[in-house]
Amino acid sequence: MNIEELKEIQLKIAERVDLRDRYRIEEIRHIIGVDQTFLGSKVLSCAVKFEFPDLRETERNFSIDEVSFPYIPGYLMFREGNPAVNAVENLITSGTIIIVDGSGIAHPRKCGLATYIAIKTNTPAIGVTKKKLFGEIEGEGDIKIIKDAGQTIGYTLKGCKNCKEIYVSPGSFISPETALEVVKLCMKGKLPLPIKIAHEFCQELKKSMF
DNA sequence: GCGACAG
DNA sequence: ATCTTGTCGC
Repeated sequence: MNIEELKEIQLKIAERVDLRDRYRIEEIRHIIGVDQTFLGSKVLSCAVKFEFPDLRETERNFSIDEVSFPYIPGYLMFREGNPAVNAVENLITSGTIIIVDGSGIAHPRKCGLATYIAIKTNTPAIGVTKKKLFGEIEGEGDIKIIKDAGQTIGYTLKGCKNCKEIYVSPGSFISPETALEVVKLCMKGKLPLPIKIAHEFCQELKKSMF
């Protein structure tokens, strides 16, 4: 498969993106944080489920898969998409949304990792990154708008006074505004708690495997 | 050619 | 992401 074919796959998935809110924020009951770490030729994907908005942990799950694709900026979904889905799908119930380390529609073809996970699991997903992949930043302050061709595709958010900002964009089945509100309610320092805990779970599990 | 470039 | 210690700041 060459890069053009991969682009076509992403464009086809992007056609299915729906930025309407499946749930009003007060209808969201659970949020699942997903993260990954690598063990040689294997990927360890971890998912941690929390009640929303109180963020009390309720469940964990993980999956180990063979690494099947290299890291190429703009094509992260081909590397981490299926492993992430494997870790998260068993935890999904009604009223659940997913939050993951990676972009949503703030992506050159509107198809980041969070978009792939949302479409594949038919569940609202939010993408959060520490570095910008795509989009024009507009505005000033702790919250700025991420735009593409005049349209709002996400927001930046500075979690605390001396924290570096993060980039938030919807994967699908949630609006940029609701995605931002959800992330605000999850912030614990620089990052949203579900992502932070999923990351810690990955590191602990990895360490306990050697 | 130059700069940008999630994890 | 990963290789890796101390260290500056709230």
